[in-house]
Amino acid sequence: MYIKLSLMNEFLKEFKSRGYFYQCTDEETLSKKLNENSIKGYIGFDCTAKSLHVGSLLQIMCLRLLQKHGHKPIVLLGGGTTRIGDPSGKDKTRKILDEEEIEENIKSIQKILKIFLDTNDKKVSPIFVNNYSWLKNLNYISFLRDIGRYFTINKMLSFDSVKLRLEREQSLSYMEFNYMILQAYDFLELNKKENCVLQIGGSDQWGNIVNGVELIKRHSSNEVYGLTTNLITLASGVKMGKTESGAIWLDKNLFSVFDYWQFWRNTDDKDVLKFLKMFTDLELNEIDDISKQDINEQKVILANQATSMLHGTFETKEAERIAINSFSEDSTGENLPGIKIDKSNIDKNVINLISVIEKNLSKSEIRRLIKSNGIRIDNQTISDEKFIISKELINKKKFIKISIGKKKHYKIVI
RNA sequence: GGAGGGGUACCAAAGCGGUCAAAUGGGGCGGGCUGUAAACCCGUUGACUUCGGUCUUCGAAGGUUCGAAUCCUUCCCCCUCCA
Repeated sequence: MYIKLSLMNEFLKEFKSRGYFYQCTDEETLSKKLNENSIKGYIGFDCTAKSLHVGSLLQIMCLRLLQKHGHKPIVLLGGGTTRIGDPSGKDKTRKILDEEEIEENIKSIQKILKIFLDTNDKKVSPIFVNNYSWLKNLNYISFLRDIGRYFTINKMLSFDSVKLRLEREQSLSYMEFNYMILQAYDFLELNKKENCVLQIGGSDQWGNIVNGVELIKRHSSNEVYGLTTNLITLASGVKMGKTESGAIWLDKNLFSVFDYWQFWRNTDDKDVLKFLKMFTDLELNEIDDISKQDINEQKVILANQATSMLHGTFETKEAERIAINSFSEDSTGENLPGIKIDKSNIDKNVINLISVIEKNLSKSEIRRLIKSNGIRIDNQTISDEKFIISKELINKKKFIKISIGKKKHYKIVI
């Protein structure tokens, strides 16, 4: 099963040493194949959400890695399968989105992927496909005869995604039950249309991927491969991508560049090296050197690398500058991006002003923050909730800096 | 279809006529320590407030009572066992 490192294909080698690798259907042959030719590999993206979040970043990095090694990525946007819903890892049937919603999701997801992927080099530029284009026209009877015959219920029932639902006596609709067949069919379709021979996915997709590999073998006797990635868990044990305050979106309208930069900057010490390998383009030997530096330097490098990949160097520099500014002691906040507020909020009490700039804080919460010394104005802790933000206070410097906790700072201008 | 158990705040889970805005744990938030880390310690965690209080919450709707998360009725949902 194991092959000598020296013989292993460069793509696979890097895939492993960056910590992506979890399982492969046939490592040895895949390695050979990758050595011989440039191949096409695909990853499917679910379109239930309006954008992608950090949870999908590893998959995106896999596509980039394919490109780096001269292979062509295919991005499958599951316009069709999203209409069904993958039961993997789900307790309940999830809500089914309507058509327009899915179409819009696809558009914005595609936009993000185009940022990450090289679209200029024709040899490796990604192919975007939407499985709705072939799924929508399937004829039920012929589908059952051509494809359905290769699936046994016995086997399908043994898949975790199905088994768990049945064991817990949670209902699994026939519609969802078909998801795995459709995903396998996608692979078959891509194999026929594009000569795609590789599907990559998260480890939870293993079953679905293997189904595709087997279907293709039986249906067209072609040899194709599946490759899965590790599920990333943070040192703290939580699944990557979700935080208390919501998802880390890869879209600056949903999650600001500054917050994105901060997300990486605040990585747990224990995860920094892992993330440098997984989520930056830095070569592994460079990362080795970096790992000898001060841990906080490493975090800044991680934040800069990861952020610029998505938002570009200019905005990243800006985010870094704001960060340096916000976190250096007695910074006046001068260089923060200003938040304009309406004059009507002046000469009123702090609580009012804060509730204007932080809409998700209730006034009671703001009161509590004040009581526990969590609010500062121009670096002065405010202890009186009746404190008035007067015109004079702002006029002195044309702005004031309001800090909420240690990490949120706002420059307020009129 | 039959028998039983249950739905409580962000999550888990106690309460089972008043002292309940609801124990406890997790999570979150704030403070301390530090390095914008982890660990640890402290505080806080429904809304509004003139800080006196006021209003809304324990699956839903009704009812009993001076008073209900707690008792009764109907309905909805979930779980376990048997057929």
